Amino acid sequence: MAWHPTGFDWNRARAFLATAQEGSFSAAARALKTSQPTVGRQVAALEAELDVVLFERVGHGLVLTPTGADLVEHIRSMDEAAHRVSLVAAGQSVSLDGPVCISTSQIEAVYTLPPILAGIRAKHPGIEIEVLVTNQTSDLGRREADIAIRSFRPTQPELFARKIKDGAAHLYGSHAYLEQLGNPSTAEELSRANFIGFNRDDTLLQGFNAMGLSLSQDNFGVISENQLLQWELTKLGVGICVMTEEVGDAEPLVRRALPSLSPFRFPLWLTTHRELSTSRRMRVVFDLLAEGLA
Amino acid sequence: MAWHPTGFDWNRARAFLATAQEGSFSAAARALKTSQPTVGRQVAALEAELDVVLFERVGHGLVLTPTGADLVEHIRSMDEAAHRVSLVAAGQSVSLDGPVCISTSQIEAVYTLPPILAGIRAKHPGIEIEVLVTNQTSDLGRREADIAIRSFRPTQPELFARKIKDGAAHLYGSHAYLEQLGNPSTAEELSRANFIGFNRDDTLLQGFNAMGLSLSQDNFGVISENQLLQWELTKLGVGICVMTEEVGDAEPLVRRALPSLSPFRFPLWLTTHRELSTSRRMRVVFDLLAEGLA
DNA sequence: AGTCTGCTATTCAAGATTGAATGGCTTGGC
DNA sequence: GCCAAGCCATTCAATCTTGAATAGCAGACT
Repeated sequence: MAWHPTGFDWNRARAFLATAQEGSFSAAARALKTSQPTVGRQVAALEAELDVVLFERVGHGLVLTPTGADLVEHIRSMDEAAHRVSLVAAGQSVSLDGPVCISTSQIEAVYTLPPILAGIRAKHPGIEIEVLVTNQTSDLGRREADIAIRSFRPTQPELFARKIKDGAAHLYGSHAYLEQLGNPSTAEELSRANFIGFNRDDTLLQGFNAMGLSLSQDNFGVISENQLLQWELTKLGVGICVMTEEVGDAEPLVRRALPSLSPFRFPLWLTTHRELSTSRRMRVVFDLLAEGLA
Repeated sequence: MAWHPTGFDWNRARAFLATAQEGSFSAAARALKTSQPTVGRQVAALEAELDVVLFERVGHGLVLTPTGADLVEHIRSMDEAAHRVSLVAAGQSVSLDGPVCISTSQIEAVYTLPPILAGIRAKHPGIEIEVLVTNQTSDLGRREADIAIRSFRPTQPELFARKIKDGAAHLYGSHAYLEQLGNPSTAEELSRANFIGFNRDDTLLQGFNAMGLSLSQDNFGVISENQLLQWELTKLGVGICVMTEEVGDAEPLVRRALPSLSPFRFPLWLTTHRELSTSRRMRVVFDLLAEGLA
């Protein structure tokens, strides 16, 4: 049973790690939800405790000393272990009450999720829901989110995923704009239209062309990552854009640009960390999401 | 730079680990050099933070829940990383002032070390020396000690070792006792004597017999791990015992029991952790020890 | 040059944490 | 069956930590 505890204060180590990661005491304080003087003092205390110089104070900003760089490496592995702790703990959590963070796309967040979330809240008022709206896939492993709605199956074995359905997406345009294009009825005719895209990647272009269209970069007059902006622009007749069937067909201002075109098919996956899938709270939210999205 | 800090208090995790390792809040408090209420509260706070039950409070003592057992595993790996941190930090330590812990045997501690330590203290008053007197080889990796004096070369690659010398040990007995035995001049005659040994292991016996003696368990009337006790008993004429040449020859009450017998040969190694060998303070102590022991 | 923003260091009162002492409990030994 | 030892929970005063506010400073931008 003889066990020697580490001599230094672990929280100070965490303050140091945050500072090293974020680049300044102030930023670290924001990340740790504490104040800049506190972080500064904790790091100073750690330096005194370990009798090493971690940062070179150079007026504006800090710069890690070589020693500090050595140490931050090991503290990072403390942090990784800490993340595993919080992951397992969340999975073992006994109470239904508590936070759940859901990561999803803008479209789902705005058009699909609200009624589902309302239902969850009504049924389980103790569950606090945070929605992380992002197009990038959040890191479930790092617990930026607990549950993610994704359009692909995750590859990591530590993630648990359930396929909800196969969704369909079509090209939509406003009635006015399609009129202006002469109500195109073939892919060729539609290829003269303006399109609204995500980015300038070629992959999107190739996707369109694989469906029979023949588009080039010139077709994309407006680019935005923001799907809501895309959709508003589409409703205003600025161009053609891809939208899920559910949202697109429900919008009276627009119609399918080329009904004969076969739809984009994409799966919908609900994903969580395997550790979390044993938590009652996560399980409840996961199942209600699955039910609502189906 | 987006970095998500772990939500829970790392020091509380450490308190929990200590409790799990030591078996009780009180013992953990002793290990952490804090008080029992503090540890109890920190563990309770961690339970609240993680919303998990870590211990089953069952009157006397605590018992880990399965959840707690899961978590302690991960926190242990935090602790391992923490140990690496303190190790590297000690290696990088800038100041000569500070503590050094030396692990050694009783004989060295009492007969050889004092003048050397006095010399170190006189030369470097800022260095605080702690001596861990133990026959068991202390765990340098876990930093129970910084420097160890050992009679074998360590096998772990992370340890740094320097061979100081080859020592010699002989069999010693008091003048009176040897007289009483009839001043034995052969191994056979000496084999009738009482011997004072460390333990009832056969290895010691085999060592003696390999040198020409023919001893059995019956020869060992007194057993003790305590070398000083062995030596005092020897001086009082209770039996024969093995002692280093330096100590044995310097003691007027005893003489070599069988001068013709070739001595035990054993190396003397000074060992430290590789990380520490770059610390100025450790280096200074290490070198002065090596010089004094040679 | 001048302004603006964002950073660190310091101060001091408010707040949180700590630990000695105590009470109540359980276990193990006589 | 009783006693002693060891443990956990609670209390409350002393201590330590925290954070809002402030001052001072270094770069970026106009």
